[in-house]
Amino acid sequence: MESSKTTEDHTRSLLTRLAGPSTNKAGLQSVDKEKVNKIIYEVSKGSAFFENEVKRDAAVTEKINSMLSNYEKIKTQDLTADLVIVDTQLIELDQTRDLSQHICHIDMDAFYASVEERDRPELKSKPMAVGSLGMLTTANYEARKYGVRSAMPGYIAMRLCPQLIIVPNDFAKYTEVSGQIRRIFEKYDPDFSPMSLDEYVSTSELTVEAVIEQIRDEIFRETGLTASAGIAANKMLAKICSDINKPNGQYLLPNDRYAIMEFIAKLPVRKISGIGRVTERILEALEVKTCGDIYTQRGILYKLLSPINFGFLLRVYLGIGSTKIESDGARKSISVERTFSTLSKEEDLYNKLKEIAMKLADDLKEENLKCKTITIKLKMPSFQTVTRSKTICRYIQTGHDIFKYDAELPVSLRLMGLRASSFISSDDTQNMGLKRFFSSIPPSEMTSPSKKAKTYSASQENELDRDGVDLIKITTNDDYACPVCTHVLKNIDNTQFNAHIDICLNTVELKTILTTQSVSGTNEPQHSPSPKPTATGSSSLLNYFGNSSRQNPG
DNA sequence: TCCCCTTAC
DNA sequence: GAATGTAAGGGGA
Repeated sequence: MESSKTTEDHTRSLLTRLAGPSTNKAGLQSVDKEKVNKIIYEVSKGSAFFENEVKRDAAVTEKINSMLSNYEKIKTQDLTADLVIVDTQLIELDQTRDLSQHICHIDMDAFYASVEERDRPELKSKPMAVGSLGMLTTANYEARKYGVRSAMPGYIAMRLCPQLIIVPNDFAKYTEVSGQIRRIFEKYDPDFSPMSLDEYVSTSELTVEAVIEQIRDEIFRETGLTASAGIAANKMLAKICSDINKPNGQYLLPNDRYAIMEFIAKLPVRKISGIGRVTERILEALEVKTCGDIYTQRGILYKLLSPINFGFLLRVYLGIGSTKIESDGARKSISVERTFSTLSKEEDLYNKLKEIAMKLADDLKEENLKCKTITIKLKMPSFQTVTRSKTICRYIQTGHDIFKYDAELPVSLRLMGLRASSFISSDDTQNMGLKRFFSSIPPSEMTSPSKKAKTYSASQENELDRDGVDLIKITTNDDYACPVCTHVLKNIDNTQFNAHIDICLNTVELKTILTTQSVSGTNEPQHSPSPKPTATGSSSLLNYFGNSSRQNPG
């Protein structure tokens, strides 16, 4: 009986996982979730994605089980002393409560879908989603009745609702409309903060129900789109409230401690921004379903969770959240990733990676940031994902290195991504061409203090831009790392280095041509300037790949 | 510091 | 007939 119950739980968690992240979104309440989940399951079964999800789900289950075995031990313990600590913490937290202002969260209703409906009114009465057969970004309310939702593959949506109309994404249009809405908001609150294309947070003396009505009305008159709003004492509560009367409605939660506590107590924890599918499962295992349960279970939560997570839950229970309008804190990383139909050829992968690197460089430039750490992310056709990061920013080299052809290690990928992080706070605003971010690293930021970074400067720029590869001078004594072949060239000057780069690049080009013309499976083409491409400092990625390819052939 | 996981949209 | 995204933060070792 015990085991059949766990299998049942297991299946249920998998079904829920497959159903995706947004099953509680507005408009989905009336759906027969069981039936929808079953269809999703049937359609998904056997796919690589599915198998990967099964694994991930099992990992979460294991994590929960180990936590539960701890729970069993603690259950019987006397937690009196712990409760004293927790209750003191609660009192202290409660004193930080700020009820001095109204925060408003405005959220456009089914934003992309509504824009499309506005432009093609005949779609309004029909189930419609925005996206592609591969992936939907959102669905109108008519489609949601069938269980169609955002982040669902379109072909699965078609099974749930065969008459579904799928309209392609038009991000340029959505961005434009978003701009319109932001301008309206600015009139009411110059300090408002856009959370995304369709969410905005604001505060002001004027932020009372009537003003919010007025803003929503103005948005509607100007764009033909409806918005929903939540008004409460902090961002966390306001966000929850904006969902209550969606679509085209608003909800005000009074700035009153008792009202807030009562409101939050009966709220399922999953409604809290930051608590997702996994945390929901963990909490459920610990007998916490509503925010009120956090209090009941505070003793064991205190024992079982990290102080940070526990503190977060206490704040949730008290209904305390951030009241700052400006986005909290500076950005910590920027990344670009792309999914594509599976690529295996080194050249293809290399080119793709280069594209991604260029995009990332542009984004960094736009934000005037320099980074110290580069993380590469790779997703196999099996959906198994790995990341590797390096703190000396030589990703072009490692990136290229990874994909050196090795007959023994064919590699196929469905996604590659690059992330920049560990930003250097700097007032150096010149030479921020952040393809150039490597060369902008101040000496103090180099991993080895003895090495000093110097920049190849303007004179090379055009030539370098040609290939989007920057040059890094990594030592003081005229040693250069070639970004193409990764070889460190000792004691050469700029001219020699450039000559080397040219040869290298030509070789790569030649190699590309040769490879495309020849049958695959040939050995690595000669790459004369690079005597031993695998013998570089970046071989950890290579090593990884060696291992993982063997583990996951095909 | 690095790798993975989780989350929101 | 196949087809499941992108960006960011943070925890734990």
